[in-house]
Amino acid sequence: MAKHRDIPAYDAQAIEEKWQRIWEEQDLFKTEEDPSKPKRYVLEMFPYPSGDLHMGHARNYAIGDAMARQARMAGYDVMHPMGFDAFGLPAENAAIKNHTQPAVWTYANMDTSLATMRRMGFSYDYDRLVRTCDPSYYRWEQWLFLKMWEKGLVTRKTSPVNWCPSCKTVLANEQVVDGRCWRCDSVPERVELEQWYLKITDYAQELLDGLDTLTGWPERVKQMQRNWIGRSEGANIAFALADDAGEPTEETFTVFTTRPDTLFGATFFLLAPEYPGLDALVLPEHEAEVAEVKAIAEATSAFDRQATEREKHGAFTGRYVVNPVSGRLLPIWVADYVLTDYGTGAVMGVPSGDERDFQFARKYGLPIPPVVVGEDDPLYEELKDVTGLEVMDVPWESAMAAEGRLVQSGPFTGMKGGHGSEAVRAIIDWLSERGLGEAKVEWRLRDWLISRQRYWGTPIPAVHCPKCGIVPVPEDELPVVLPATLDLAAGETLAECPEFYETTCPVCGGPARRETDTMDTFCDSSWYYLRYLDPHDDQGPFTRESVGRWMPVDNYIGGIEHAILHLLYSRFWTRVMRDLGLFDADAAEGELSEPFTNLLCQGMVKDEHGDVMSKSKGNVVPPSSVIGPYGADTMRMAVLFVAPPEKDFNWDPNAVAGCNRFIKRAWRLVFELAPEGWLEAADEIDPAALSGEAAKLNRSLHALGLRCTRDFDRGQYNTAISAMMELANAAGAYLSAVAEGERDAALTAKVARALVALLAPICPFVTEELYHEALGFEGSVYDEPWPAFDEAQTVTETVQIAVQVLGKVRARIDVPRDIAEDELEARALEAVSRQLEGKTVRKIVSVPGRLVNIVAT
RNA sequence: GCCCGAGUGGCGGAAUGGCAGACGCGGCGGUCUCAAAAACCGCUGACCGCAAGGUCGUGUGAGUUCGACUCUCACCUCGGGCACCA
Repeated sequence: MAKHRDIPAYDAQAIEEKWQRIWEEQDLFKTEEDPSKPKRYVLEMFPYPSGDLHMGHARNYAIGDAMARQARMAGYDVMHPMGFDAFGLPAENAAIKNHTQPAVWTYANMDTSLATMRRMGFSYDYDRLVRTCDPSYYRWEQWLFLKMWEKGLVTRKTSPVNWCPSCKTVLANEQVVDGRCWRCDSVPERVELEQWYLKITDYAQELLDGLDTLTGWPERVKQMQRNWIGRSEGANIAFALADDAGEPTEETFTVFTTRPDTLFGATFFLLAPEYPGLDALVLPEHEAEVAEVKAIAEATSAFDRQATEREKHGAFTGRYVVNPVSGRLLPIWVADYVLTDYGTGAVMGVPSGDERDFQFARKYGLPIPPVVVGEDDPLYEELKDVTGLEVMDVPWESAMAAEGRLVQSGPFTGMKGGHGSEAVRAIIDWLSERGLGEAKVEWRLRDWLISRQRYWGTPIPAVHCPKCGIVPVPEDELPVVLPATLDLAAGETLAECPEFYETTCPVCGGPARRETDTMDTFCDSSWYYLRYLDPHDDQGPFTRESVGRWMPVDNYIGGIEHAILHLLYSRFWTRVMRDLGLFDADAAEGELSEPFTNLLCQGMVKDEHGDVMSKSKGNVVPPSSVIGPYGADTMRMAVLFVAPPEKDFNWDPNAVAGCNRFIKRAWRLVFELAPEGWLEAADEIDPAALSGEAAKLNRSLHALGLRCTRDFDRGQYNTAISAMMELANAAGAYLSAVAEGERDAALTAKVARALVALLAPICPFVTEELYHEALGFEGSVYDEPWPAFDEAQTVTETVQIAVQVLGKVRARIDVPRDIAEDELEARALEAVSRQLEGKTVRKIVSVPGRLVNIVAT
């Protein structure tokens, strides 16, 4: 018989401190490694340790932890590790400011962050903690670098690079955002330097194609990557330089174009100001003008390249090329809108087909013959049978948009033009047969510049030998360890540290200089998810067995700001490691190419007014401000409940208080629902024997339990929590409707147990306490199996049916669940008889258990 | 300019093509209290009506359908990505 019990006060601080301690003592979050269970790898993007964790981290990790905990309860063998992306510039800046070493600052911050993670109750396998600044980690990164080098994927190139004067290092293309340094907002300078590159362009096509297989990724992230990779299909076409008589010479210039169909419309020819050999080409009388354009180009490239409507500048060189299809002589101009590092640095000018060429032609008075004209354009009738170039100007305000038919285009006149059109194919074929051109694909993606002139990073394992050139550090000499004695505050760099750079050549044994550049920190984060699998292995970066068991990551959770950089680089490294033969080719699963199966980009946490939280604005709400007064459970629930995971939300202190209210309510409810000694009383429930309020509660239990489980499965934690709230409401309604002595103890206890289990992934502390103190169990709620719910027990004897007339609800009727259709229709007609007066029923649509729609006019 | 995503009460947000607004916040009213807090209960899209009830309502306009927040097309607004990439 149920006995009234005293309900202890909910003391979040005491409960959370207690269980944090016990979990640590029991090593509760250690990976099980039970091959009999299906695996699940849940991963959150590891933080850069810039201080303590902020609200964005709290949200990110609350999502991942709810996922990992629920998966474990649902019977999965769960991998859920954490680490730190510990190299990077802020540590150096802090070290300079505080006259200390970057390592000191970094390790202190990691300790602070770790304490907060434990305080938040995140179920990480802390034995697998990875810090990228530990030599035991970057040793294997150096090893991977050497393997890539062997494979020919590492190159050194001299080319114009972005040098950030404030960070005093070069940047990758990806790290120049809106023309500015991604980290400090300075405008980078373009300088010519020899640097280290990874040949990510070798994988451009594969990285693009792979996106189509990623059905578990948000569309916008895939789209961003597609844009970034930037594949363009077109042709390379050779234009021969004309001699003084206007006859083609042996010397040719190649252009890339995506619109070979407009070739007849090319009336001039453009070279980039930096085009190699340009100066030798220019006739003396044009040298001054050309020099002027070159000067303008040089000046603009240093400016913010943002400006949309940039004035175009050009100068005639005095020379001509021959249009390969029309034979027309095209003047060669130098123009500052032609890019050196895309295509060939030379472009054919088709003013009727390209907006930039159009503007250029108008500015300098060059002819604009129409060659692709829309069929609804008045010009089309006039020109549709014209094959030669007769009309040399257009009445248009801008270049013709893509679609249309070819005119004034010799044998191709009349064909459909546009991107990938029949005219494109026909002209490429024509050129190929004559050796004048070929189909070509261009990419926006550039090779990845990975060397940084900074101290706090993974040293590039190379040696510069005056005799042997640049040689790799032998594997058995790894790791190349960073010296700990640099005085950064005094401006010392690795390049000025003889004890680091003085070495001997591994090939000839003579004196040599060690490479003093370090690797981009994005290299560190490109493979850390693999190191978690074997973090203590000193024989290799990871083992094949672990990769076979755990990869790919099933759920990857992090911010949208990594949509291009980190996620593209990781996809690249995974493919490289695959091609290095570091993974087993599994016949069943296929070779590992994509590291992350499902990606969730969580939204930002903004302040109450919708502004981004930042130290400079002074509007940061630290997690401690919630944990202090309310506890970690409330903090976790608040970030999960207030919005769907992928949406931004504005911080709302009232919503946080509301979550705390629910936890307290659930606390009292579970004590009330589970009478003392309930375990003995917990018989199997016979649903058929339940009636009235008990039957109602039982139905709610199963219906809401199913909904909650489904929402966990699809990662909708906000609605999963709503379902728990509804279950609590249903339980509360039962308690107030049924007197204490008359309650069905087996049922209420079952509800209590379900509520505790459902809430456990979100609020681990309070549920653990309830599991022991209210329900009287011994083990951990984390080991409680996820409760099973039964669809059959959600059905009711009678159902409410909406009766619609012409799609508008006019009445609601209660009918037996298994009512015959004709009787249902009869009752529906009766219920809306008033609305049907004077009308004729044309049709009745019945949806069993839901509604009846009467079509009457 | 090209591409992607999103528009639902006072707010955050729910809704396999089938009763729009679940759940929560805020607000209003009540119970308890000397009082307040806490807690609990009720009401809360707009408009008309004493009421019964009715009309309107998911950015705008069309369409498909017995029925559209949901599907299709066009447009508007906001957010994001790429952008002198030929």
